[in-house]
Amino acid sequence: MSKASERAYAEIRGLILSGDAVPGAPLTEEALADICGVSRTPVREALRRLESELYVVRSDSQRLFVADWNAQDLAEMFTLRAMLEAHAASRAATRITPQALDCLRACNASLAAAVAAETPDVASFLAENRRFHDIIIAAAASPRLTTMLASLVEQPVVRRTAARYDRAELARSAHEHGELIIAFVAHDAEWAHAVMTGHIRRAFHAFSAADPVK
Amino acid sequence: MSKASERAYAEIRGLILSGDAVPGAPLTEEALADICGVSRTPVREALRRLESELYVVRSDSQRLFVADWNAQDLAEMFTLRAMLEAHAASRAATRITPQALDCLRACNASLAAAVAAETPDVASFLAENRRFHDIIIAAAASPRLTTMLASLVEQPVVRRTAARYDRAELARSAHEHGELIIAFVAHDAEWAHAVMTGHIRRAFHAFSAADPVK
DNA sequence: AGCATCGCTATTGTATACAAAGCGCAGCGG
DNA sequence: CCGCTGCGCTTTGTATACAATAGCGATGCT
Repeated sequence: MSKASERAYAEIRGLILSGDAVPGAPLTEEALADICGVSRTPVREALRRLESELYVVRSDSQRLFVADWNAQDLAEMFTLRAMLEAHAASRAATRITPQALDCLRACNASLAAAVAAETPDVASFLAENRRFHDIIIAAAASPRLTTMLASLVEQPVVRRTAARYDRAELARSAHEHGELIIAFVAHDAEWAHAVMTGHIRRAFHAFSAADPVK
Repeated sequence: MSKASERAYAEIRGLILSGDAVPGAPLTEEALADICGVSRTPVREALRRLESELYVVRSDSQRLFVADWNAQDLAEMFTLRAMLEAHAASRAATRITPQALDCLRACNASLAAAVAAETPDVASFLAENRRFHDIIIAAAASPRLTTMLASLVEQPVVRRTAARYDRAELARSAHEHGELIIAFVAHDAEWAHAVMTGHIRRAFHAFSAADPVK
């Protein structure tokens, strides 16, 4: 995507994810154009994309609003993510290169280090976690899967999840990553699938427990 | 969507589906604007949508081409579609309303009639088949799933598949739909899941057998 | 006072003009 | 003859102006 469109997309997405744009609030193209410092044209493109990713919803007559995710929406997102990411792990198991495996190991070592610190470094944990999962998705070598997962892995959700993890739970994430790596080394697609499913679903329940109302 | 955009979308999609625009052929916004009788702006919106639905692909630098899928792409599409649509069937099994069930029955009756004709009416088969699957997806009540499946159910593929079905295979489709309906009546999510998986995967293999090279 | 209707305004949709970026061809040099 | 470079033309990206439409409020009628 081009510069202005991309910028508008990132900016608006940021507004929504940060909570600056509250769920249900109306969005007007012109106001967003001002905020992003571009014209309405790229804003419109960004909004179409955000609409297709369900960050914003279109009302009866074309007016846009910030989407409002309820508990069911989140549950469905986690379910779909578990399904698709497990499939990705399964494909990755038989396709991953030694180089990518090394990356995974390095990545998880950093992650483990972030967890092991006296006060766990949640920011690093998140960054390495994201990287770890991205490597697997890339190794799955399925562009469609990549696209779909991109709209399911919401960092704010992940962050809210991780923020409520205690050290033991963070450590368990690192351990599960380690098990995934072993499954990859063994090229065992089913094992990788199972571990990934468990990994995501545990995150889901940690999230639900932390955020019982929403 | 608004009038001109919608028109451009339908027109371009038609060009691709009819085969007038051959796979791999370049598409320029201006030429399409001329064809559709609108300006480039709505054409661009239509193209974005077609791109997200994978009817067209964007090259290294933003040039658009009619999509051309290879065997791997198709295999992955069918696999993802089987996964997601089986999930949809599973959800639908416990959520579907009696009204929707009636729709399914009516729909499948029409489909069976189209198959039973002396020379099977493939166009009607396709229309009813699409409607049948759409009802199930709607009953699954998961907006994200709906969005994702929209970009996986490619009519050109479905059509090429159905075109190579003989009458027995078309009839088997109708039969499988019937079994799905029974699973829905029983509210048996696992059964619905299994039947749908088989239904899609059979279509995949029928397609592969019919189109061994691509 | 309540409701309906009219008109203004806010917002989205479309067209067009202009800017930027790539691709290809031509001309030049090795 | 091949390849490289630079220029022009095609194509896409962005901004802006204008058109259409929906929402909202005010005003007047009952």
